[in-house]
Amino acid sequence: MTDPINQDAAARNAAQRVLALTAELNRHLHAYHVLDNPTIPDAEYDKLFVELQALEAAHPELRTPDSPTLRVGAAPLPQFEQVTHTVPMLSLNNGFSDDDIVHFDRRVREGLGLDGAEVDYAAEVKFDGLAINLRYENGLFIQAATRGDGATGEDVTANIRTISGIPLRLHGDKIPAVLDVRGEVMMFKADFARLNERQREAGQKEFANPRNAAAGSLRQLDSRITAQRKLRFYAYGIGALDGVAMPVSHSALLDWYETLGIPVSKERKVVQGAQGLLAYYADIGARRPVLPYEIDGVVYKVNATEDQQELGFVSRAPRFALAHKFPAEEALTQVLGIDIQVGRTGAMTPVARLAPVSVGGVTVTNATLHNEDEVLRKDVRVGDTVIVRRAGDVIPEVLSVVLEKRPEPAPPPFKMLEACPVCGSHVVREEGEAIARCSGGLFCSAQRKEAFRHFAGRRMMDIEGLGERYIDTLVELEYVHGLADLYSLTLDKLLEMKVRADERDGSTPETVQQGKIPTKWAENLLAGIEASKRPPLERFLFALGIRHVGESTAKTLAEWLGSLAYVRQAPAALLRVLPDIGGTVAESIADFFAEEKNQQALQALLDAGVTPQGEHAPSAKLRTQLEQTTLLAAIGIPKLTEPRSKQLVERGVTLASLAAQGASFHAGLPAAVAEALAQWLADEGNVKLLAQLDALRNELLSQLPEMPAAGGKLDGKTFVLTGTLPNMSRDEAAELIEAAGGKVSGSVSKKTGYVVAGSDAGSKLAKAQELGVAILDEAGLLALLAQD
DNA sequence: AACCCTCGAGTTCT
DNA sequence: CTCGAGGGTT
Repeated sequence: MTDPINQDAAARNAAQRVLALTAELNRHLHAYHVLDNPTIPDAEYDKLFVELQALEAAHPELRTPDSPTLRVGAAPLPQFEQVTHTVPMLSLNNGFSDDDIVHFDRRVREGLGLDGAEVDYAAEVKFDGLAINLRYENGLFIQAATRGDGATGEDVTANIRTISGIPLRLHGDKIPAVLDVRGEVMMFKADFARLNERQREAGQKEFANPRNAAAGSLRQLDSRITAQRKLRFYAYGIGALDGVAMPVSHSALLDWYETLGIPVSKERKVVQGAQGLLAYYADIGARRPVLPYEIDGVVYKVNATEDQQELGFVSRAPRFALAHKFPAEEALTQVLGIDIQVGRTGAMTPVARLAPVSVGGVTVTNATLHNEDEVLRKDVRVGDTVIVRRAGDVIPEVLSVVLEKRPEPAPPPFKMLEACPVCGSHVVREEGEAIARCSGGLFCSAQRKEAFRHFAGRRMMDIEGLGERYIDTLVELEYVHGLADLYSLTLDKLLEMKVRADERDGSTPETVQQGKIPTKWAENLLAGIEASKRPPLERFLFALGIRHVGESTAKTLAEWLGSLAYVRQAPAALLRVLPDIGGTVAESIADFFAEEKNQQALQALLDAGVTPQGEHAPSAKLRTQLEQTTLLAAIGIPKLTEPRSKQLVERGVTLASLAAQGASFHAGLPAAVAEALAQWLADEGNVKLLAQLDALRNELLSQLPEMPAAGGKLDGKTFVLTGTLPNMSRDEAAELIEAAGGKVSGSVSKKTGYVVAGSDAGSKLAKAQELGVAILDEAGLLALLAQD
């Protein structure tokens, strides 16, 4: 029996030793990786490390969350979890020329209302790596996430923990409750070369460039592999911050990071004005080859935090920052041919087939030529030598033809095909459009394939297991015709298809090869199809592949109309009153549903068990849009503009009365207008449309939830929005106002209660001042909304 | 009518 | 990422 008192003492000693070792090892790591100033020999470090590992193995409860032993990697994850960023990770606007920089500087000075004075900019290098968010809570590293689409990324905590330069516990005493550190993960050029050497020796695939190597390492589900790759991290920005005041400038932020032990690039500088920016660019450009990491440009940010806030954002990019990119690497190669690809909408896109050439570390063999006009403008011909680059360092692009190298005799100029290369249908190019299209519709197997691919896509029905190859086979061997056929596939049919596909391709059927039928993939696919039966309404609408209906328009339809039943029967005029839906888009949607075949295909999907989720009553916001005047004007009757439709309505004309009694109300309208109206009404179809619209309007109105009546602080007040607000879009501001019972209108009059003016406000602001209407800025509006 | 911005559609390679 | 087109503003 051991003595309990001695046992206690031993445990206390172990606890102290673990703490001491953790602190010391972390100090050495920081000195080595961040300060570039090693404090002990590697062998000594390893000895301490092994001692800590042993202690932790004996007393697992003593392991602290910042223990360096956590950095060796953990067992593989099944997958990466999604992480929603507290503050979105935005992108930057790009500049390429001196002019772009001067323009940027001017916009900044205008935005800040500075005339003569030079602006202070924080300038830094733009690493060619991957943007990452590190979350620290009370000083401890909690989570790391990739940028993803900016709103949500993937949880790569286990992988990031293996990067030795990243502190698992922040240093110093100014520790925030919450801190999101934004920065770049990358691989140094030398480490990349060593890694590729190892890969080569091991007979493994080499990486094309340091960026891909870093990305590949970060995407490892097994963080023990990541731990063997030498990744680096440098911070350059901030997301959420809680518990400590925001530093007053970007340079102060980075200084603070240094005191916290977070690695920050040494290549940073505060410069003045456009001249300062250009000088920094030239300096870094000259030293680019000797920097240990790859960069694709430099970044400028207005230094003062306060000024940054004043400048605000345009859509997804801040107005206070600019990425000044180096010119993309270019290469010469030959055009072997120009093929035509047929897209989902029938768009016929010429694609240049190129002799393989390495551009920026990636071998390029194809490059889009966009459309007929583009090919002719650049005059690209088969056999030509062309200059290729990767636009934004990603997508290959033919810059121009080297005419001197054109073969003799000159090849003929490019000519768009007159028949679809896939289905033989004739090709049409609409007046005023740049794109030629195959007229075959779903008869064309290329378009059918694309329709399935779109339908199954991640942002649509998200059918797992249904990739390009299976779609092609399903369509080619005619196992599916319409979208709904997916839902009647069975294991037997899929396996039969596989056998036939193998036979057709001349490969030995796996059935023969292995003596039994492998069914895993087919089971997975069927499970994926089954799992897709309950899509959110907006994704289902998007998946249908209606022209001009993308993610955002589908969302508008779902939000405003609430259910598929209304969307599928809405005439164009009704769709036209929804935000961001104009004539073209409204017609496109109405035409889609007017097509009997489409309605049947839709019904077949519903009958197959596809049930859109999240259907609800139409939005209360629809009420104002359903006013007689608005709807009447939206129909698009010739010459019947909004003010005239208003006149008519004031005289008691309604959709119903027009439909019932024809053109007997238009006394007092200008003759030409009355004439056009009478003519329009003479068409029986139009009268029917009116009646249908009226009926649908009444039904929608009866379904609308009551307007949030009580608590309407802004009841009866009319607002006009103008200019750009710093932190919200006009639409968002309008939503806030309407939610509080206020009304938003387009033009300033005596009846206007308030004008909310942002920057670059124009004539509306002037008119408000003239009429003595109260003027608010964004803060003023928020204050008004906040008071009781 | 001339703009600015956003959205949709097409595309490359790993 | 890029282009073109659509929608909205000035």
